[in-house]
Amino acid sequence: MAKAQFDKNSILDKTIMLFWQQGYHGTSMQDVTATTGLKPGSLYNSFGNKEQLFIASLERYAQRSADKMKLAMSYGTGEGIVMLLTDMVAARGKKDYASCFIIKTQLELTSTEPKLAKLAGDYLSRTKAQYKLAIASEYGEALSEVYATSVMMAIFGIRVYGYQQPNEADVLESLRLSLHWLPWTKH
Amino acid sequence: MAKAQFDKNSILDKTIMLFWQQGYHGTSMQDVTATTGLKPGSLYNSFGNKEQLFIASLERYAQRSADKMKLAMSYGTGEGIVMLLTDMVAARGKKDYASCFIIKTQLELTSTEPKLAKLAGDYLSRTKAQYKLAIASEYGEALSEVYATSVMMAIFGIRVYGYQQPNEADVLESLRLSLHWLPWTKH
DNA sequence: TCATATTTTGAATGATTGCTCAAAACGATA
DNA sequence: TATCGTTTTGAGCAATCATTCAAAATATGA
Repeated sequence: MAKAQFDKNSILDKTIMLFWQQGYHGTSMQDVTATTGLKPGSLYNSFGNKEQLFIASLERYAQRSADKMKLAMSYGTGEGIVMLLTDMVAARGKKDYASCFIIKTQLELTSTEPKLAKLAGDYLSRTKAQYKLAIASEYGEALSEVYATSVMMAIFGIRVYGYQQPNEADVLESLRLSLHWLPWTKH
Repeated sequence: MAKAQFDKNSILDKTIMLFWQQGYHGTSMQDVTATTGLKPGSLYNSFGNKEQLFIASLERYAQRSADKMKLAMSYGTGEGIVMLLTDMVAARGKKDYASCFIIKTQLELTSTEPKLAKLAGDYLSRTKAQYKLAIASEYGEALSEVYATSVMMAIFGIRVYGYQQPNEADVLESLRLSLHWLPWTKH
């Protein structure tokens, strides 16, 4: 029996970039074959169809995001959140900036592909739940819901506002003001 | 010479809903003919092509948003902003909620239809400039940039977080905390 | 009422979409 | 090396895409 001649994960890394930048409806399967080098038959044999390929891409992206979050939070809740937010502000300046794959998916697909949008929504809910849990243990149960909501809204704000390429210092200063309870470093 | 037998603006109101909910790539011209009742020929005779129809829809939506903002701000800068944000939080709970057409356009089309994404980006820039101007006259020049950035980020946060259907009171409380300098009414 | 310019009609266009499948190539095991 | 299940190939499928256009219908000015 013959083994696959390519690595599924490295293919997924390419489709993540495609779907992330161009969206689900904006990416054709010919875009995928052109970018990955896979012929249609191989692609469908390995991943099923476009929807399943998208799901696999989204899952891999979400896993990476979750890992990044976990790592940051190991430095402490407040410190971790500050690190993550600061990273997002910095990412916003890079070329080919594309917001967050999960957020874009939620926005694009709510009405046309509700199944996929729900997947994205579930990831976001889980992320918020994790923030809330971590915040509760450091800032108290009472404040955790509102603080977690603030963090999530700040993330959405950064990721979407990123397209406007605003001044980095202004964004950071605005975050300091909004999330005054976080352990921002002096500047 | 025969006159058009339909009202362009009422057609645009329908295409706004379509493009807003389903996105540019997620909406086919047959969706448009089905929803508006116009035959392809009439549609193309009146609006040119899909791209131009989308632009006309986006412009009409943006104009309405600008009007709403102007009206709110006539009650005072801080009061107006509070009104607008409160409205956005309330809208988020309605069924068929679809974020903001302009924000969705920016996110969906940056890489596949940069011309259309730039249009959306320009609208957002203009909106921020208006907030900054109004804020400067009431809160001072020095703070206006950071405050305007905060308002824009809060708007993005609300509009995107809306899909998560979070508790309305929590979102409002989070906004009060983040934008503490606004004249929120007691509760 | 007629003439004329405009609008509407809707079948049909070629391009692109997601996807299939029989045949060829392949690699692990015996 | 021969066998056999798996993977790859890539031409080609039906469906859908945005768009066109000649003919019919229509409304206005004369």
